[in-house]
Amino acid sequence: MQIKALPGFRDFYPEDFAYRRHILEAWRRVALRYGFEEYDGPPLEQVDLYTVKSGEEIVTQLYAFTDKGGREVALRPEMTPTLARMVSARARGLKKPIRWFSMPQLFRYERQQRGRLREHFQLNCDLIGEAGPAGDAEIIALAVDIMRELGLTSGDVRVRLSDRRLLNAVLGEVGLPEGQHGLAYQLLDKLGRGEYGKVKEALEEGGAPPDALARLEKVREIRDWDGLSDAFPAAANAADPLRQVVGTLEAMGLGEFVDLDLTIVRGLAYYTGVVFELFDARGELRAICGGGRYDHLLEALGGDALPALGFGMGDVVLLELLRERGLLPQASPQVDVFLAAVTPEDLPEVLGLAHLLRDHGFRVEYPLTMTGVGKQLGLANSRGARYAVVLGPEDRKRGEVQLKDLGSGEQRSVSQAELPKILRGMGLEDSRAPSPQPSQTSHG
RNA sequence: GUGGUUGUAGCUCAAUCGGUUAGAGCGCCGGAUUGUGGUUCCGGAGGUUGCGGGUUCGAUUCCCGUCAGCCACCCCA
Repeated sequence: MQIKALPGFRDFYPEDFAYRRHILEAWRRVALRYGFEEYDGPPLEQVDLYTVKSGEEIVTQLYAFTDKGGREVALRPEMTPTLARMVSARARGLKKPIRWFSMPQLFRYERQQRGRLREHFQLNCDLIGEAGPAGDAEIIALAVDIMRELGLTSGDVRVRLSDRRLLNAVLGEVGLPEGQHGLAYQLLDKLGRGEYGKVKEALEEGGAPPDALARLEKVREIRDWDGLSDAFPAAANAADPLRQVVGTLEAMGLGEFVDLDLTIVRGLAYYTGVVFELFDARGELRAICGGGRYDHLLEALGGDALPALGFGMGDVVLLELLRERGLLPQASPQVDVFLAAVTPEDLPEVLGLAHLLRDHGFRVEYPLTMTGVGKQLGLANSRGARYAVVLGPEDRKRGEVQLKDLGSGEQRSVSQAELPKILRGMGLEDSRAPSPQPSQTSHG
């Protein structure tokens, strides 16, 4: 019986890893572009970190166990508690607003489905210490720009935007007491779905006015500010922050991505303001990204009271969407130059030349076992090499090599000494790390 | 955790009503080709039909269990 990867866990074969890297590098590029700094924490934490505030539900889906020291521990299911702890520990000393991002691998023990595994990579971007709507717009713009970075347009991806403050005003306007807001959120989330009836019954049994629920259903049809004012004239006043967020996004030129959608609830209980999700425009896949404002969470976790907001974006659904839209990168050549030896006597020189080229930062391969030149060129071809260098007795006599462009088939004889310079001139990149720069101390 | 559905080669699929040695394409390996790759041609390897049990003279096919994938719940990183 062959042992396979655990259910919900992925093997990343080279082609899969290339896709993963494509996504994670796009995440990092855009986050850095927004001035965010990267951080990380431990993948294993005390269970208490998650049981205190993250809601009871998450605890039932933890990868948790007792370690050899008798500690109750869990693989991290989300990053926010770790972030809150790290920020709290240094909150007084950090310049606000704090812009931090992380790309942790997260774990949840639940039955897997398409787009939902037991492990995934998730970009977390958080903006801490900024209470105004400009911060909300900044964080949403970051999420949208990642979509654009990956080649997705407003025809592929939509932002659905809502605001807890506005929703609370709506619930108040229709006459639902605060004690029933939790169920009402569930109702909104289920609008138009099969389980709607169950939640509705629960609300009615709790004494919710039937006409209030009927009125609440209109939330589903609201798509713009006029629609909001018509349906809920009193609550519309609470829409100011959200209007400012949308206005800011429009000023950035990202307005075409954004839809007002008050049925966006988000499961996490700690959201206090703007909440949003990113979906594929056809609505076939699960949410790509979800986030919002959580102004009281840091204080609730025992830290300073700091306004905060952020989002999480997983790699799994994003990968599916990119695959469907044909936006995944073609496998790029893995080597620049493949060296071929004509006879075994040429091998020492091939090895020396290979090493020289590698020292220059070229990606170089040569055959590990001696075969015919045809076979070696076949290998060069299958390795995606751009150039082949053929070295035989005749070439050695003249101190030259045959340089062959494997794309065009053109071949010429060039001197060994000038090979690095010639290759550089043909546009091959230097894979070496840039030479060290004096460290910048601009923060001081 | 609950319910439904599907499992045949690395991948995509075929195999008549339950009937001989489970096939094809792609991919992989070798050869045609001992100083020149891709294309082409020839050949080869690769299967306990997910696994276990049952019915039957005989099971890829029918039944049960189990594991895994998918879908819907639950819930939503």
